[in-house]
Amino acid sequence: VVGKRKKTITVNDIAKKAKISKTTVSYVLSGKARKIGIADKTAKRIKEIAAEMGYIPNSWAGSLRNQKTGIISVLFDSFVMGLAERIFCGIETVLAPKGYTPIALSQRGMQDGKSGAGLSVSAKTNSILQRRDEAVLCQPIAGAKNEYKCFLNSGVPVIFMGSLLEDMTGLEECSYVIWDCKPAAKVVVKHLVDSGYKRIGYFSTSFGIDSDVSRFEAYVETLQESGLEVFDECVYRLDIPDEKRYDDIRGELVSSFILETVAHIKESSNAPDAIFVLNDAQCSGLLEAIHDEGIAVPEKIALASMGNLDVARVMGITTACEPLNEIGEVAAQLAVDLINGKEKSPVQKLITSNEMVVRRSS
Amino acid sequence: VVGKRKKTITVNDIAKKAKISKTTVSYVLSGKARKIGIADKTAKRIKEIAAEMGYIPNSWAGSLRNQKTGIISVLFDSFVMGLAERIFCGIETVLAPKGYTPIALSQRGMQDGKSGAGLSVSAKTNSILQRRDEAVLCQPIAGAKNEYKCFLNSGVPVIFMGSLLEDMTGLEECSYVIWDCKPAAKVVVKHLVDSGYKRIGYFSTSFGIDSDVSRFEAYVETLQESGLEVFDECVYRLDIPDEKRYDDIRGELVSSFILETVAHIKESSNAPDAIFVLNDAQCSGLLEAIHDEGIAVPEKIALASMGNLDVARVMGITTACEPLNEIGEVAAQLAVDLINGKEKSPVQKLITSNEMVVRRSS
DNA sequence: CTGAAAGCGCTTACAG
DNA sequence: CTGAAAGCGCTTACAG
Repeated sequence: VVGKRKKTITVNDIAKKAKISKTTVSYVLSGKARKIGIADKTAKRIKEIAAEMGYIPNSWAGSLRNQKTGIISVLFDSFVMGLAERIFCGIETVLAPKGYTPIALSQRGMQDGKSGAGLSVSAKTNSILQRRDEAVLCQPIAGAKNEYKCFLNSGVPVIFMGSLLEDMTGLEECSYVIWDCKPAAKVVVKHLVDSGYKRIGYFSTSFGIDSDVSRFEAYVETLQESGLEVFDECVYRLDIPDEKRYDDIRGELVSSFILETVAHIKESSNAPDAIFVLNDAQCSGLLEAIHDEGIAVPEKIALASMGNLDVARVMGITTACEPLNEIGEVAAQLAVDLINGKEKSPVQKLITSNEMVVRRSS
Repeated sequence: VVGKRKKTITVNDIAKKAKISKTTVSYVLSGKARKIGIADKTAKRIKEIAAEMGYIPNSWAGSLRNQKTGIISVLFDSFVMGLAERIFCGIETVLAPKGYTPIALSQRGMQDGKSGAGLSVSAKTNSILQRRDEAVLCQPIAGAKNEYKCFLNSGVPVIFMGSLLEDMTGLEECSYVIWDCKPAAKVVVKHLVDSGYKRIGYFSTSFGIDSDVSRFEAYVETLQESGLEVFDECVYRLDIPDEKRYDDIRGELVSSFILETVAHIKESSNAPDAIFVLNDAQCSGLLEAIHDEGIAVPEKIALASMGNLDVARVMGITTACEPLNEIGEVAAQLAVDLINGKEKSPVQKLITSNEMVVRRSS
């Protein structure tokens, strides 16, 4: 019962109509006519008939026969924040001309134990495995480690994009393409220093992604190099334990941590006059709460962060530009090389980019 | 050359190991053991062997044999703004338990004539067609009409989500699930009226999507019903002609229209004191420019819009909630019904939702 | 230059 | 209850 779907035209149908063998039709249609030595006239005639009959090759049949599907899965944390769009664009740019099809998936609801809406972990993993996708490009989340291992066990190359997990145990075989963000983080913190802020703080909530570590280092080092002090009371760091990383609990924890932080900024006499925030997503949440409290930005408190996602532009946040497009491009190329055996896992690449955009938050 | 991918385990391998026929293995593995009357003991043994050997069914082979793939394409305008995430979540919720796999694609770069990055129009359309996806769920964009027709011609059900094109000529066979947004728009405009604003304006830039029409109507009607005047100079509407709808030109046109509008707000003596904006995306752009000019919101000018996307929350925009999750759910269910022949195209559904969130922009 | 044949991995009507 | 066989649509080594 396939609705009103038209009868499928196959290579065989074309062959019959052209009174010629399937073999020849297949060679022509897959562009190998010249190579095989098929008469141009024949090739032209076959192509015309195929077009006229509305032939659409069946990629399932082709994949089955060729034992390769040309599909590469791309797993994002989620589609929010416009990050996915930009990475995916880079991926498509590279993959399209090489005949690979990237497929985007959101990992929301894919974490262990999360029972929320959406496909379960195993459902998404299985569909990738069963579909015989040739590689997995992935923005890693701490809750899906087992899934990543599952891909590796099946021999599917996994390439992490953007950042790594704090705990990469068991994922040593993963390749990655990440932003070498420490220098950029130093540029941003230095900008706050140069703008004259004296009590510069740090804000992050961490979910087992590694970027917190190097950005905090950059923060500390830059202050020290600038002769400024790191005040403990200006460092707002919340490490969310593994078992509380599911969306709902996490959301609450982050919200209340933001509220605490804003209360401190508003009331404390030793509050910071500027804060370097882990990333744009968190900075936007913080800024939102600061607005709600009517605290003047940047007069009372300046903010700067990392990423340059859409939200940073829209909210006027000073931030360093994460080279998302390039990460996508490099990761896609790496996937192709791993698939073809030109590279051997694990391959690890760093992308450098220190660009910064100054906006009205600082 | 499939890298280090392990040898694939097939039904045949399991059959050999179990010293039993492929048939029986297949029945057991596809959960039909009981129905066929296979001994529980046999079934259990086969399942154990399959698990032990790490069997992963090959969906390409199954699809080829069954003549259905269980894949449903979901085309978004883009992944920005978090709209895709929420629609997709609704889609997954419905599709997953029914054994369908939704695949998300961005149409950026898919418009006619756009030569930018990403896959070309025909590449994306072809991959959907060749993959034999069973339906296309789609947030329509004016530039891809030919692609939609192409799906219809091939007998693939197309379901528009969210809104329609102004010009639906040739797309009469499309089903749709859209937000009946006029009542919600009236609620939002009424909120501005009730808040005491007297010179309420309207802002939109239109790309051939139909939502502008009904929202403008709601605007006009609500003002009239409230005894307020519609001032021509407070209506900022830009209709972007078809040939200028490619991203780059469009971006410039919108930017300069926003700047003009903000200049008018700032300088004119008959500027509006509030503006009802087409949607959150445009409202965020407008608000951003208003901030840049240092104009006080909502004191000098209030804003309200439609959607309740992430950006509205983050920027504090008063807005009506588009029932994205529900649109996704209903559209997905409709796709399944069309595929199974339970429904006949075109089916057209309206989702009602008048919820509004008041934030600091009004 | 062209055709007959095998086979990718699966499911299912059919015969026992 | 179980097995041998056909066939989904494609590609390609092989033989002419």
